[in-house]
Amino acid sequence: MTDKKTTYCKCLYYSANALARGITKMADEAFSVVNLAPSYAFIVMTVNKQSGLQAGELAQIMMLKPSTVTRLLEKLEIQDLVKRQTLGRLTLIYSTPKSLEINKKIENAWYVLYQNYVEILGEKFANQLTENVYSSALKLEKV
Amino acid sequence: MTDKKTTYCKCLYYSANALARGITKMADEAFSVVNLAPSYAFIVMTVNKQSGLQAGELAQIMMLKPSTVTRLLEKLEIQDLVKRQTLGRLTLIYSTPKSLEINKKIENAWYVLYQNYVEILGEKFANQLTENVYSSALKLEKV
DNA sequence: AAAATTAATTTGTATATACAAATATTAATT
DNA sequence: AATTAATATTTGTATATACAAATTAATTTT
Repeated sequence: MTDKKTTYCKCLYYSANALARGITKMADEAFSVVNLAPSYAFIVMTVNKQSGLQAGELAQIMMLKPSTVTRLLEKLEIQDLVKRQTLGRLTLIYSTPKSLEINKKIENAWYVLYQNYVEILGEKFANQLTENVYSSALKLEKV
Repeated sequence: MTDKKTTYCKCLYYSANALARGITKMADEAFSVVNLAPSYAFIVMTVNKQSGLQAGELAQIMMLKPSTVTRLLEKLEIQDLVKRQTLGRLTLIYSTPKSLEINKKIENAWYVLYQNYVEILGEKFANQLTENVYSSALKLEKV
């Protein structure tokens, strides 16, 4: 209501961050069954599917900065959920027995997350929203 | 593209966070003219408009946790951009001469931010997106 | 009126992310 | 071949945000 609220909700900075916090909270819960924050779980899943990919590729796929990915990988390696191999100036990331072992659980948690927000937003709306949000993120990234 | 990317972009957690990072970067730049990160600038604007509001109200308006707002206010007070007054168990937030002085600049920066993303996303699409994102954030918050 | 509950805010602590600078490696020019 | 430039990754450092626990104050119940 009131003027202020109108003002806020008309700003994409504000709205996008609010949505990100909300869905992150949901994702945190969904992935808590594997004791991983969502970004970590996503890395594990990706590496399980594409063992041997470059750190930089991972950063690109996830739209994160390389330095951020380094930080995430450090912690995953400590937990034995990825293995890093330095090859010249590249770093290649490999799955591990442990990461493969929990893969099913992660994929399941991911699906649960999807179900959860679909239940709140409606499937059609949620899918459309995700697509629009994604394409916008891509466009902003290219600036 | 490929399988992995498809997978990622179909997840609202991933997309929403990517968008939030992108627009935050843009907002950082827009508000750099007043040397404030966007959230701080928003607080200043809000308090300028509604001097004397409660800390908790601010948290609600901004969809942030009270503890987060406390932290932001601490730093703004150091810069003399808000004044806090403890009244019983409430904390009321007031504008300051300095905050009023830069208000125009902040509002201008905000408008510049809007122009910038509208240029990339298109005005109609941007507005629709913002609205959808906002209403979804509200729905997720209520869970 | 005293005790117990509820409410508002603040601290202590943790974390994901980014930027800028540093490092190391490969490629391109001279 | 030697220097320069470009590329990939990692460190040092900073920050916004949140959670859980602590504090303080107001309300309700006994």
